[in-house]
Amino acid sequence: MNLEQEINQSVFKDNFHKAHVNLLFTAAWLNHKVNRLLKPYDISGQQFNILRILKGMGCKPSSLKLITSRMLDKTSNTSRLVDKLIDKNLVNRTFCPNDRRQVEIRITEEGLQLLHSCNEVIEHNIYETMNNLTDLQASHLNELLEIVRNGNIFSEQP
Amino acid sequence: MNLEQEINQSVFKDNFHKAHVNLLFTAAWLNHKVNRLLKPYDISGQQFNILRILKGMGCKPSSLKLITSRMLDKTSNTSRLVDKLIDKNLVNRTFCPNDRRQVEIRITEEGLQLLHSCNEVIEHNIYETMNNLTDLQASHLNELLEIVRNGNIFSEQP
DNA sequence: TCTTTTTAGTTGTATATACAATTAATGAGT
DNA sequence: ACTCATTAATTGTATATACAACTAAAAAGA
Repeated sequence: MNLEQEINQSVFKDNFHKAHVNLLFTAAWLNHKVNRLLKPYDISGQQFNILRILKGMGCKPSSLKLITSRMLDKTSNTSRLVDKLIDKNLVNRTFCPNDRRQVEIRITEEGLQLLHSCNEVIEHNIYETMNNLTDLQASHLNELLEIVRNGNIFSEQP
Repeated sequence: MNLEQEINQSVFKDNFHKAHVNLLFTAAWLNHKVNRLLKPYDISGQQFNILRILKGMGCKPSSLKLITSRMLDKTSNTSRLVDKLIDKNLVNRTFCPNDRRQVEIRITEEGLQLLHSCNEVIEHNIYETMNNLTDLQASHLNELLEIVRNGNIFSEQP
Protein backbone atom coordinates (compact mmCIF):
# COMPACT_ATOMS: atom_id res chain seq x y z
CA MET A 1 0.00 0.00 0.00
CA ASN A 2 1.20 3.48 -0.63
CA LEU A 3 0.95 6.26 1.89
CA GLU A 4 -2.23 7.70 0.45
CA GLN A 5 -4.00 4.42 0.97
CA GLU A 6 -2.57 3.79 4.41
CA ILE A 7 -3.90 6.97 5.88
CA ASN A 8 -6.79 7.33 3.43
CA GLN A 9 -5.61 10.66 2.25
CA SER A 10 -5.36 11.32 -1.41
CA VAL A 11 -3.87 14.76 -1.62
CA PHE A 12 -0.64 16.22 -0.37
CA LYS A 13 0.24 19.79 -1.02
CA ASP A 14 3.61 18.91 -2.45
CA ASN A 15 6.49 16.47 -2.13
CA PHE A 16 7.76 18.19 0.99
CA HIS A 17 4.47 17.87 2.76
CA LYS A 18 4.22 14.27 1.72
CA ALA A 19 7.79 13.52 2.77
CA HIS A 20 7.10 14.92 6.22
CA VAL A 21 4.01 12.79 6.71
CA ASN A 22 5.67 9.79 5.13
CA LEU A 23 8.61 10.03 7.48
CA LEU A 24 6.46 10.18 10.59
CA PHE A 25 4.26 7.41 9.38
CA THR A 26 7.06 5.07 8.46
CA ALA A 27 8.84 5.61 11.75
CA ALA A 28 5.64 4.99 13.71
CA TRP A 29 5.18 1.83 11.70
CA LEU A 30 8.71 0.65 12.44
CA ASN A 31 8.45 1.54 16.10
CA HIS A 32 5.24 -0.37 16.40
CA LYS A 33 6.86 -3.37 14.79
CA VAL A 34 9.77 -3.31 17.20
CA ASN A 35 7.55 -2.91 20.23
CA ARG A 36 5.40 -5.81 19.15
CA LEU A 37 8.42 -8.02 18.66
CA LEU A 38 9.72 -7.12 22.11
CA LYS A 39 6.38 -7.71 23.80
CA PRO A 40 7.03 -11.39 24.59
CA TYR A 41 10.24 -10.38 26.34
CA ASP A 42 8.37 -7.88 28.47
CA ILE A 43 10.50 -4.86 27.70
CA SER A 44 9.73 -1.69 25.78
CA GLY A 45 11.67 -0.36 22.82
CA GLN A 46 13.26 2.26 25.03
CA GLN A 47 14.32 -0.28 27.62
CA PHE A 48 15.80 -2.41 24.87
CA ASN A 49 17.66 0.61 23.61
CA ILE A 50 19.16 1.18 27.05
CA LEU A 51 20.27 -2.43 27.32
CA ARG A 52 22.00 -2.15 23.97
CA ILE A 53 23.76 1.02 25.01
CA LEU A 54 24.97 -0.64 28.20
CA LYS A 55 26.21 -3.65 26.34
CA GLY A 56 28.01 -1.31 23.97
CA MET A 57 29.95 0.00 26.96
CA GLY A 58 31.37 -3.42 27.67
CA CYS A 59 32.44 -3.67 31.28
CA LYS A 60 32.61 0.11 31.72
CA PRO A 61 29.71 1.53 33.75
CA SER A 62 27.52 4.31 32.35
CA SER A 63 26.01 7.34 34.00
CA LEU A 64 22.43 8.28 33.32
CA LYS A 65 23.66 11.29 31.43
CA LEU A 66 25.68 9.11 29.10
CA ILE A 67 22.78 6.79 28.47
CA THR A 68 20.44 9.66 27.74
CA SER A 69 22.87 11.18 25.30
CA ARG A 70 22.86 7.98 23.28
CA MET A 71 19.18 7.32 23.28
CA LEU A 72 17.08 7.84 20.20
CA ASP A 73 14.28 9.50 22.08
CA LYS A 74 16.04 11.83 24.43
CA THR A 75 13.63 11.75 27.27
CA SER A 76 14.06 13.27 30.66
CA ASN A 77 12.85 9.97 31.84
CA THR A 78 15.84 7.71 31.76
CA SER A 79 15.88 7.50 35.53
CA ARG A 80 12.56 5.72 35.69
CA LEU A 81 13.31 3.48 32.76
CA VAL A 82 16.41 2.30 34.56
CA ASP A 83 14.30 1.71 37.68
CA LYS A 84 12.20 -0.68 35.65
CA LEU A 85 15.27 -2.50 34.42
CA ILE A 86 16.61 -2.80 37.94
CA ASP A 87 13.29 -4.26 39.12
CA LYS A 88 13.69 -6.89 36.46
CA ASN A 89 17.29 -7.54 37.44
CA LEU A 90 18.55 -6.67 34.00
CA VAL A 91 20.88 -3.90 35.16
CA ASN A 92 22.30 -2.72 38.43
CA ARG A 93 23.06 0.71 39.79
CA THR A 94 25.76 1.80 42.19
CA PHE A 95 27.00 5.20 43.16
CA CYS A 96 30.09 6.57 41.54
CA PRO A 97 32.89 6.81 44.10
CA ASN A 98 34.55 9.79 42.42
CA ASP A 99 31.49 11.92 41.83
CA ARG A 100 28.73 11.07 44.19
CA ARG A 101 26.17 12.86 42.06
CA GLN A 102 26.56 10.26 39.40
CA VAL A 103 25.44 6.69 39.30
CA GLU A 104 27.12 3.77 37.63
CA ILE A 105 24.86 1.54 35.68
CA ARG A 106 25.86 -1.85 34.37
CA ILE A 107 24.06 -4.56 32.50
CA THR A 108 23.78 -7.84 34.40
CA GLU A 109 24.39 -11.33 33.12
CA GLU A 110 20.63 -11.80 33.00
CA GLY A 111 20.33 -8.58 31.02
CA LEU A 112 22.91 -9.75 28.53
CA GLN A 113 21.05 -12.97 28.01
CA LEU A 114 17.74 -11.25 27.44
CA LEU A 115 19.38 -8.77 25.11
CA HIS A 116 20.84 -11.59 23.13
CA SER A 117 17.47 -13.22 22.58
CA CYS A 118 15.81 -9.94 21.68
CA ASN A 119 18.58 -8.98 19.33
CA GLU A 120 18.15 -12.10 17.33
CA VAL A 121 14.47 -11.47 16.79
CA ILE A 122 14.81 -7.76 16.16
CA GLU A 123 17.77 -7.96 13.88
CA HIS A 124 16.29 -10.73 11.88
CA ASN A 125 13.00 -8.94 11.43
CA ILE A 126 14.23 -5.40 10.98
CA TYR A 127 17.02 -6.46 8.74
CA GLU A 128 14.43 -8.14 6.60
CA THR A 129 12.38 -4.98 6.46
CA MET A 130 15.20 -2.62 5.70
CA ASN A 131 16.45 -5.13 3.23
CA ASN A 132 13.64 -4.15 0.92
CA LEU A 133 16.14 -1.50 0.01
CA THR A 134 19.29 -2.19 -1.90
CA ASP A 135 22.51 -1.21 -0.19
CA LEU A 136 22.76 1.83 -2.42
CA GLN A 137 19.22 2.88 -1.62
CA ALA A 138 19.83 2.50 2.09
CA SER A 139 22.85 4.70 1.90
CA HIS A 140 20.91 7.20 -0.18
CA LEU A 141 18.13 7.21 2.42
CA ASN A 142 20.71 7.98 5.08
CA GLU A 143 21.96 10.93 3.10
CA LEU A 144 18.49 12.34 2.59
CA LEU A 145 17.60 12.03 6.26
CA GLU A 146 20.72 13.85 7.26
CA ILE A 147 19.98 16.60 4.79
CA VAL A 148 16.55 17.02 6.38
CA ARG A 149 18.07 17.43 9.82
CA ASN A 150 21.22 19.28 9.00
CA GLY A 151 19.84 22.36 7.36
CA ASN A 152 18.81 23.39 10.79
CA ILE A 153 21.87 23.01 12.95
CA PHE A 154 22.16 26.70 13.54
CA SER A 155 18.52 27.48 14.13
CA GLU A 156 18.50 24.76 16.77
CA GLN A 157 21.00 26.47 19.02
CA PRO A 158 19.33 27.85 22.15
CA MET B 1 25.65 17.05 13.02
CA ASN B 2 25.50 13.63 11.53
CA LEU B 3 23.73 10.74 13.14
CA GLU B 4 26.87 9.30 14.68
CA GLN B 5 27.46 12.52 16.57
CA GLU B 6 23.85 13.04 17.57
CA ILE B 7 23.58 9.76 19.38
CA ASN B 8 27.28 9.45 20.18
CA GLN B 9 27.57 6.19 18.37
CA SER B 10 30.30 5.72 15.88
CA VAL B 11 29.62 2.34 14.40
CA PHE B 12 26.70 0.88 12.55
CA LYS B 13 26.77 -2.64 11.31
CA ASP B 14 25.77 -1.62 7.81
CA ASN B 15 23.71 0.86 5.85
CA PHE B 16 20.50 -0.97 6.70
CA HIS B 17 21.13 -0.80 10.39
CA LYS B 18 22.01 2.84 10.10
CA ALA B 19 18.97 3.61 7.97
CA HIS B 20 16.72 2.06 10.56
CA VAL B 21 18.17 4.10 13.39
CA ASN B 22 18.34 7.19 11.26
CA LEU B 23 14.68 6.91 10.35
CA LEU B 24 13.55 6.57 13.95
CA PHE B 25 15.80 9.34 15.08
CA THR B 26 14.75 11.79 12.39
CA ALA B 27 11.08 11.14 12.98
CA ALA B 28 11.46 11.61 16.73
CA TRP B 29 13.27 14.84 16.00
CA LEU B 30 10.48 16.07 13.72
CA ASN B 31 7.79 15.00 16.15
CA HIS B 32 9.47 16.82 18.95
CA LYS B 33 9.69 19.92 16.82
CA VAL B 34 6.00 19.81 15.99
CA ASN B 35 4.99 19.23 19.59
CA ARG B 36 7.09 22.12 20.75
CA LEU B 37 5.57 24.42 18.19
CA LEU B 38 2.08 23.39 19.24
CA LYS B 39 2.78 23.81 22.95
CA PRO B 40 1.68 27.47 23.09
CA TYR B 41 -1.66 26.47 21.57
CA ASP B 42 -2.12 23.84 24.22
CA ILE B 43 -2.75 20.90 21.93
CA SER B 44 -0.69 17.81 21.22
CA GLY B 45 0.46 16.66 17.81
CA GLN B 46 -2.20 13.98 17.77
CA GLN B 47 -4.94 16.42 18.67
CA PHE B 48 -3.72 18.72 15.92
CA ASN B 49 -3.81 15.80 13.53
CA ILE B 50 -7.44 15.13 14.40
CA LEU B 51 -8.40 18.76 13.88
CA ARG B 52 -6.81 18.67 10.45
CA ILE B 53 -8.65 15.52 9.53
CA LEU B 54 -11.93 17.05 10.62
CA LYS B 55 -11.29 20.19 8.65
CA GLY B 56 -10.49 18.05 5.66
CA MET B 57 -14.00 16.64 5.90
CA GLY B 58 -15.49 20.07 5.39
CA CYS B 59 -18.99 20.19 6.76
CA LYS B 60 -19.37 16.41 6.73
CA PRO B 61 -19.18 14.80 10.15
CA SER B 62 -16.69 12.02 10.89
CA SER B 63 -17.01 8.88 12.92
CA LEU B 64 -14.26 7.83 15.30
CA LYS B 65 -13.48 4.97 12.99
CA LEU B 66 -12.90 7.31 10.10
CA ILE B 67 -10.68 9.57 12.15
CA THR B 68 -8.62 6.67 13.41
CA SER B 69 -8.13 5.33 9.92
CA ARG B 70 -6.60 8.62 8.86
CA MET B 71 -4.35 9.17 11.80
CA LEU B 72 -0.63 8.73 11.56
CA ASP B 73 -0.39 6.92 14.86
CA LYS B 74 -3.25 4.50 14.77
CA THR B 75 -4.00 4.38 18.41
CA SER B 76 -6.93 2.74 20.08
CA ASN B 77 -7.16 5.96 21.90
CA THR B 78 -8.99 8.30 19.60
CA SER B 79 -11.98 8.32 21.88
CA ARG B 80 -10.11 10.00 24.69
CA LEU B 81 -8.30 12.40 22.43
CA VAL B 82 -11.66 13.57 21.13
CA ASP B 83 -12.84 13.95 24.72
CA LYS B 84 -10.01 16.37 25.28
CA LEU B 85 -10.93 18.35 22.19
CA ILE B 86 -14.53 18.52 23.31
CA ASP B 87 -13.48 19.83 26.71
CA LYS B 88 -11.67 22.60 24.91
CA ASN B 89 -14.67 23.30 22.70
CA LEU B 90 -12.70 22.62 19.56
CA VAL B 91 -14.99 19.87 18.27
CA ASN B 92 -18.43 18.59 19.11
CA ARG B 93 -19.90 15.12 19.16
CA THR B 94 -23.44 14.02 18.45
CA PHE B 95 -24.91 10.60 17.91
CA CYS B 96 -25.50 9.44 14.39
CA PRO B 97 -29.25 9.20 13.75
CA ASN B 98 -28.92 6.37 11.22
CA ASP B 99 -26.56 4.17 13.15
CA ARG B 100 -26.70 4.77 16.83
CA ARG B 101 -23.43 2.99 17.42
CA GLN B 102 -21.61 5.73 15.61
CA VAL B 103 -20.86 9.25 16.66
CA GLU B 104 -20.63 12.30 14.46
CA ILE B 105 -17.73 14.54 15.18
CA ARG B 106 -17.36 18.00 13.76
CA ILE B 107 -14.84 20.77 14.17
CA THR B 108 -16.24 23.93 15.73
CA GLU B 109 -15.68 27.50 14.63
CA GLU B 110 -13.29 27.85 17.53
CA GLY B 111 -11.48 24.73 16.39
CA LEU B 112 -11.12 26.08 12.90
CA GLN B 113 -9.62 29.27 14.21
CA LEU B 114 -7.11 27.47 16.39
CA LEU B 115 -6.23 25.16 13.55
CA HIS B 116 -5.63 28.10 11.30
CA SER B 117 -3.17 29.66 13.73
CA CYS B 118 -1.36 26.39 14.30
CA ASN B 119 -1.20 25.60 10.64
CA GLU B 120 0.59 28.80 9.90
CA VAL B 121 3.29 28.10 12.44
CA ILE B 122 3.64 24.44 11.60
CA GLU B 123 3.62 24.78 7.88
CA HIS B 124 6.05 27.63 7.94
CA ASN B 125 8.44 25.77 10.18
CA ILE B 126 8.14 22.29 8.79
CA TYR B 127 8.16 23.50 5.26
CA GLU B 128 11.40 25.23 6.05
CA THR B 129 12.84 22.02 7.44
CA MET B 130 11.77 19.77 4.63
CA ASN B 131 12.90 22.41 2.24
CA ASN B 132 16.45 21.47 3.02
CA LEU B 133 15.71 18.91 0.36
CA THR B 134 15.26 19.77 -3.27
CA ASP B 135 11.96 18.77 -4.81
CA LEU B 136 13.62 15.85 -6.50
CA GLN B 137 15.20 14.67 -3.27
CA ALA B 138 11.89 14.91 -1.45
CA SER B 139 10.23 12.79 -4.06
CA HIS B 140 13.11 10.34 -3.91
CA LEU B 141 12.76 10.15 -0.13
CA ASN B 142 9.10 9.33 -0.57
CA GLU B 143 9.96 6.50 -2.91
CA LEU B 144 12.50 5.03 -0.54
CA LEU B 145 10.16 5.16 2.45
CA GLU B 146 7.50 3.36 0.50
CA ILE B 147 9.96 0.72 -0.53
CA VAL B 148 10.82 0.15 3.12
CA ARG B 149 7.19 -0.37 4.03
CA ASN B 150 5.95 -2.13 0.98
CA GLY B 151 8.11 -5.19 0.94
CA ASN B 152 6.12 -6.39 3.87
CA ILE B 153 2.52 -6.00 2.88
CA PHE B 154 1.93 -9.69 2.90
CA SER B 155 3.75 -10.62 6.05
CA GLU B 156 1.68 -8.01 7.86
CA GLN B 157 -1.61 -9.76 7.27
CA PRO B 158 -2.95 -11.25 10.48
C1' DT C 1 -38.25 -13.84 14.92
C1' DC C 2 -34.53 -15.37 17.69
C1' DT C 3 -29.79 -16.29 18.15
C1' DT C 4 -25.10 -15.35 16.82
C1' DT C 5 -21.58 -12.48 14.95
C1' DT C 6 -19.73 -8.25 13.80
C1' DT C 7 -19.01 -3.44 14.36
C1' DA C 8 -18.46 1.24 16.86
C1' DG C 9 -17.24 3.20 20.62
C1' DT C 10 -15.88 3.54 25.64
C1' DT C 11 -13.36 2.45 29.74
C1' DG C 12 -9.85 0.15 33.11
C1' DT C 13 -5.21 -0.49 34.03
C1' DA C 14 -0.45 -0.40 33.69
C1' DT C 15 3.05 1.94 31.59
C1' DA C 16 5.29 5.83 29.29
C1' DT C 17 6.27 10.58 28.48
C1' DA C 18 6.85 15.83 28.82
C1' DC C 19 7.98 19.40 31.61
C1' DA C 20 9.06 21.56 35.73
C1' DA C 21 10.56 21.54 40.39
C1' DT C 22 13.61 19.52 43.68
C1' DT C 23 17.72 17.45 45.96
C1' DA C 24 22.39 16.84 46.44
C1' DA C 25 27.16 17.18 45.10
C1' DT C 26 30.68 19.64 42.67
C1' DG C 27 33.17 23.58 40.79
C1' DA C 28 34.29 28.58 40.36
C1' DG C 29 35.03 33.17 41.86
C1' DT C 30 36.00 36.00 45.45
C1' DA D 1 36.42 29.19 53.43
C1' DC D 2 32.04 31.03 51.69
C1' DT D 3 28.74 32.07 48.36
C1' DC D 4 26.84 31.25 43.87
C1' DA D 5 26.30 28.73 39.75
C1' DT D 6 26.34 24.36 37.50
C1' DT D 7 25.67 19.56 37.02
C1' DA D 8 23.53 14.75 37.84
C1' DA D 9 19.90 12.55 39.10
C1' DT D 10 15.20 12.01 41.02
C1' DT D 11 10.39 13.00 41.69
C1' DG D 12 5.51 15.22 41.07
C1' DT D 13 1.94 15.88 38.00
C1' DA D 14 -0.70 15.91 34.03
C1' DT D 15 -1.15 13.75 29.90
C1' DA D 16 -0.62 10.04 26.51
C1' DT D 17 -0.47 5.36 25.02
C1' DA D 18 -1.01 0.12 24.49
C1' DC D 19 -3.84 -3.50 25.14
C1' DA D 20 -7.69 -5.84 26.59
C1' DA D 21 -12.25 -6.03 28.45
C1' DC D 22 -16.63 -4.18 28.00
C1' DT D 23 -21.34 -2.16 26.28
C1' DA D 24 -24.55 -1.42 22.95
C1' DA D 25 -26.31 -1.36 18.33
C1' DA D 26 -26.68 -3.44 13.85
C1' DA D 27 -26.27 -7.25 10.50
C1' DA D 28 -26.45 -12.01 9.28
C1' DG D 29 -28.24 -16.57 9.46
C1' DA D 30 -31.34 -20.03 10.76
